[in-house]
Amino acid sequence: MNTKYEAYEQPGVTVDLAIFTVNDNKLKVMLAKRADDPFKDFWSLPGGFIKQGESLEEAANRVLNEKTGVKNVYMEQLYTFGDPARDPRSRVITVAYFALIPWANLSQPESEKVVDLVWSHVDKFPKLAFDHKVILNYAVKRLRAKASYSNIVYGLMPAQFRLSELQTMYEIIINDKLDKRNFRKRMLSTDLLQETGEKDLTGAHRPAMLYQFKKKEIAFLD
Amino acid sequence: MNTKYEAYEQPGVTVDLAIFTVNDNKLKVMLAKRADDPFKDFWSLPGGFIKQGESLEEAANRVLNEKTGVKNVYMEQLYTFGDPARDPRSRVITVAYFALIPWANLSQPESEKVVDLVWSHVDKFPKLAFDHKVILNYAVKRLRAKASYSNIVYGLMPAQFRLSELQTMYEIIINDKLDKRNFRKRMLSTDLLQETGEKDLTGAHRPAMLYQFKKKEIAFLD
DNA sequence: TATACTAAGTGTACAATGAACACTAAGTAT
DNA sequence: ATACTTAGTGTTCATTGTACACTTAGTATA
Repeated sequence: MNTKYEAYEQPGVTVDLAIFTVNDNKLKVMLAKRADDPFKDFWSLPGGFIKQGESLEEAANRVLNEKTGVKNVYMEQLYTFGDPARDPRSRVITVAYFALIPWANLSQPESEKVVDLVWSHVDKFPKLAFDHKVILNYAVKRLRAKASYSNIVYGLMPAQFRLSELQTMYEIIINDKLDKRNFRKRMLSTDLLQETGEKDLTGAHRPAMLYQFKKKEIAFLD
Repeated sequence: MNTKYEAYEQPGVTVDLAIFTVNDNKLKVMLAKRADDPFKDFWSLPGGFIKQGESLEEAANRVLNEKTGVKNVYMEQLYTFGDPARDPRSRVITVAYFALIPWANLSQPESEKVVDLVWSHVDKFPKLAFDHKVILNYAVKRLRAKASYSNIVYGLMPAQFRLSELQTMYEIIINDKLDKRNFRKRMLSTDLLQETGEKDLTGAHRPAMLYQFKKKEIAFLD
C-alpha cells in the first residue's frame, strides 16, 4: 500500500437500504433489529460492510437478497452519509440505496417467524439506530417526489394489475387523491401500459381489464 | 476496533469534484494534472482523501477551496462511485460532488501561471484518469437536467446581472435558444429576482436594468 | 447635432395541457 | 328479477406554454 494513503484514516464503508413495499394500503419499509452493539436491539435499516472485490451495487443487491430473498427489483443509489460521528465506535461512511418490491413478490411474508425483521409503516416507525431516521426520511422524500413525475411506482406493482390498483398505488405514495378519469387518460396516453387481454373477475361488480407494463424501466411522465 | 470489521477490506474514501464555471460562452470544468502515479500526468477531476474527523461536505469544501480559493458556492453531492477496479492500485471509493462558481468570483483566473490546473470545455476534454470521464459526464448531465426545471444557474451568475446575461447563461447550460419575451416573463413571474435599481451603461445601446437574486437558494421553476 | 446603430424592453393570439365533474356498463349476490 | 359494486368513459373551462415584431434609450460618428 502506498505510504501516502496511510496518512489518512481508512473509514469503514457500508451500504444501507431503504426497502419499500406497499401492503394494507400503507407504504412500508423493512427494518432489522440489531443483534450487536452499537445500538443493540434497536431497529435499523438493513445494511452491511462492502466486501472485497464487490461493487457498491453488488453489495446493495447482496444485502437485499439476504433480507428479502428477492432479486432484480427496482433499486437506485440514494445518497452517501459520512458524518464523522454517525457511528459512535469508528468512522463509517454509508452509501444508502432505496429499493422497491411488489408485496406479491415477497415469499410468505411474515410467515417464517422472523422476529428480527419487520415491515414498518413509514409514517410511524420506531427509534432507529445511527442516523437511519435521517436516511429513511430522505428515501421517503425521494420516492414521493419521483412518484409525481415518473413511473417509478411500477417497481411496487405485481405483474398484472387493474388500473384502479395502479391509481391506488400512486395515491398511497404521493399521499393524495387522484381523479379517476384524468388518471386513466394520462396513464393510457403514456404508451407504458398494455392490456393483457385478461379480466379480473373477483368481486360482485363489472370485471376490470388487466394491464401490464410494456417494459420495466423508469420513464418521466409530464 | 471490533474484530467483525476486520473481516472486511477497508477501502480508501475520496471526494472528487466537478467544478463548473462559464466563461467565453462555454461551460467549463476544472481539471487537475496528476503529479503522481497512477495516471501520472493525466488530467483528472480535483479530489482527495477524506481526513480524520472531516465530513464528506467538509472534505469537498476543502478541496474546492484549495483549488479555487473560493468558499460558499453552490455545491451538491452527485453520486458515489465504487467499482472495485476503478483505482488500479487499491480499493478506493469516491464520493463525487459538483460545484458551480461564477467566473467573476475566481481570483485572477489563469494569471498565476498554474500549469497543473485548467478550465476545460465540457464538450471537448482530454483523456481523464480513473473513471473521471464517467463522473464528469454524469455531472454535466445532472447540471443540464437541473437547469431546465430549477434556478440552479444562479450559482454561475455574478452578484448583479442583466436579464439577457441570465438568459445567455441558461442557453449555454441547456444548450438551446430561448425566446426573449417568454424567458423574461417566466423569470420575472417567479419572485426570485429583484431589480437593484442600477443600470448597466456599457455598450452603444439602451442601458439594461440590473437584477440580483433575492436569495441564493435552489427553487423549482415550473 | 442629426442620424445610425445596438441591445433593452414590451403584449397578444393561439395551442396545448391540466382540472373538474356524473352517468352507464358488466359482472355477482340475494 | 333486482340490488349492489366497481369499471369505464368525454366534455367544458381554466391555466399554461409558445410563437412572434416593434418601440425605446442609450452611444458612436459624420
